[in-house]
Amino acid sequence: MSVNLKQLAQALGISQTTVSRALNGFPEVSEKTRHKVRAMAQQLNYVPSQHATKLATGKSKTIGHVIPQSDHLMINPLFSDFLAGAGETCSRAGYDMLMSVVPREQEEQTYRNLFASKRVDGVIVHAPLVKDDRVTLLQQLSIPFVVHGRCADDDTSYTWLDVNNRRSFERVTHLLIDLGHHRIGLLNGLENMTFAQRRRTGFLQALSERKIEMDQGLMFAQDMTEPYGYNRMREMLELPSPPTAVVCASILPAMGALRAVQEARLEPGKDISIVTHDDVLSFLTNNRDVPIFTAVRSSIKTAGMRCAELLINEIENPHTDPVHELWEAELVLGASTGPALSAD
Amino acid sequence: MSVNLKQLAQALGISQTTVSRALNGFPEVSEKTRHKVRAMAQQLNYVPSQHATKLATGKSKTIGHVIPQSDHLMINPLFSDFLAGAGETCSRAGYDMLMSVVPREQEEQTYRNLFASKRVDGVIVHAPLVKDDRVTLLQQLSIPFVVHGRCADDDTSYTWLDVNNRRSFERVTHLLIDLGHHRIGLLNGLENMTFAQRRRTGFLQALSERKIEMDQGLMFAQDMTEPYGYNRMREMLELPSPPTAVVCASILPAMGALRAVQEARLEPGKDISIVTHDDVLSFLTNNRDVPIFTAVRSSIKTAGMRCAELLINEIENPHTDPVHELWEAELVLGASTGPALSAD
DNA sequence: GAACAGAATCAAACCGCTTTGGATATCGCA
DNA sequence: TGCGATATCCAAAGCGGTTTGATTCTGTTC
Repeated sequence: MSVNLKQLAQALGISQTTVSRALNGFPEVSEKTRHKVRAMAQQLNYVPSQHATKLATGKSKTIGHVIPQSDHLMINPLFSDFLAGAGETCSRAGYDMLMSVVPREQEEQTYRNLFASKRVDGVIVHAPLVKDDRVTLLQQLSIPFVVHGRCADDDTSYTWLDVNNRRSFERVTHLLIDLGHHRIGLLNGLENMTFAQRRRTGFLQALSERKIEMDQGLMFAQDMTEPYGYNRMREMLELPSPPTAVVCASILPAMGALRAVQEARLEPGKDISIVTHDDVLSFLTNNRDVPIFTAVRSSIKTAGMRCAELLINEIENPHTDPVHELWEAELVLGASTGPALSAD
Repeated sequence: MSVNLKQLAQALGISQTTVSRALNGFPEVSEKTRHKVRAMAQQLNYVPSQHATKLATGKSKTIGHVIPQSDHLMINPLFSDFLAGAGETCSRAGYDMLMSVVPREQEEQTYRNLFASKRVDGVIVHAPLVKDDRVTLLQQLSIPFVVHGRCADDDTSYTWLDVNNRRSFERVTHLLIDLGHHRIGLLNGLENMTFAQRRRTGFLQALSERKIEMDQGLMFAQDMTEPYGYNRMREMLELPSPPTAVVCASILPAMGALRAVQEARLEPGKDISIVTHDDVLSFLTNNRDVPIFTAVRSSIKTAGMRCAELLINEIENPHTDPVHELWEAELVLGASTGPALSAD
């Protein structure tokens, strides 16, 4: 079906060296032979064996994603969009993507193996924790990696790409306060992840700047699923003094919250306001003429594209300084917000 | 940091051959040496180079997913759960997963390359079309593959795993009819995909069995997103004679439909009934005490696990007959259905 | 103690590519 | 015409494993 380099060289009556160089664009081969070689390669359906190439070059042209096989499946729906983005960039750059789904306790071993066995040239770290062992490990192994998100605020020793979560949540909270809300709920993601922690900080910051007391009873932190949003919202609505607005960490819980609101026969954007972070998930689009939700929006797919780009750059230029990109999300007004009904 | 086979052999003072055999469990090496070898390998942190191994053995212990970089992103949210399942099985079996995200027009080339370059031992085909070139191609290239879904009803020449979509939709439609509904909408997936086509068939079959005339104005086929469900439902509710029930192809449009219903101040399960196919997506769980939706349920993650299993089996036992698994979905009753209001 | 089967080990070839270090051919120009 | 410079091309040595075919060590058996 397909031939190898040796056979191709034989068919052409020239050496493997020349054939290899012709195909890889080396200058020391005449255009005439290069053409002949290309033509014959096409004709005989020559496809170089990746393993041989990789063995010979020591590079694998592959980036890895290690995904913990956990109960916190929250990463999943976001992850698919991120992957789509990263995948596009990769395939354009001639890179493959490898993914390992392993139990949390095998994570470290997996990283070690992946790299020691030369299967990947670098990895993307997802959903970093406030203090994340993976980062330490990868630095110690000196594997190229980029983090989608970041650990500490002032981390400069590695490349990361993050959205300004603190600021985004500060902004939307201010918006709600400006609209007259002062009982505001928070449906956050799991707060051992830094993005969630920072969102919380932004939220609280806005409250305190406007001298509004926070209420622990209105603040939650769980996996960002639809039922989570529904359940918590429903409970909150039954409080003696329910919130007039909520801030959600993702459009999934926001949809859940919306469902609860509608089920209670309340009108979103009037009786109760909802704002959310919007990752621009392809299956939950929030960008009609008037979006369903008022939201801070930042495409996770685009983030995936850029992360892959940064990683590939890091792989191919090993000694460049770490890059840090802090993206500002855009704040779009939708139908889910409105002035607080004066309670007095 | 880590050593290669040669260095390991030198450190032990024995030949590479023996070391290789000791580690790979060949019988012709004494237990004593085997132990020594294992210990030293551990100590020196020996990790075999995948490329070398793969080059030498010709196997790559990797399965591939080729994902079209399309506008029909519908595959995404389902895909992440499927992947999680397949990934688990793979890592347990010592397989890697490779994914290529490529423009539709490069799809064929990608399959050819992936296999010719020996990067993967087999692939999983997603979202098969009624007449799918990929299947033809893969058969012709004689690459091991399994299809999640299937093309024609009677395909027996390759391995597939499918849920009985026709029957599922027939059942839920009958259920609605039994409840007294006779104006029933269908929010289907794109009908060039076989699963959608079969669902349609099941739906129509139930109608015709019960002598109910179908209404093209109530039948839609699009990417299974939330907004799709919302928009179509909203439109249908404005018809002079709106449906009293709808059948959805996925929980995403079902959520959208539900949103439209609630927004119209109608009560789901009373004013209007909704049934859906439920892929048991981890972020949209529908399995509370009383599920939101009455649904036919079949876990896509489990399907992912099983597909990987079937594929690996096919790879390792090349000459076994194709396997066909047709899973029956379970029908669970939720809060979204109820008897039709008598219109007369 | 010689003969020999079986267990344990080894040297070397091989997988298919890249790359080093020449070798040869071609050419410009004194 | 001769000679270095340049353009082409090549043989062979890796890359790091597996596997073949042979060799050395045991331990029996007669």
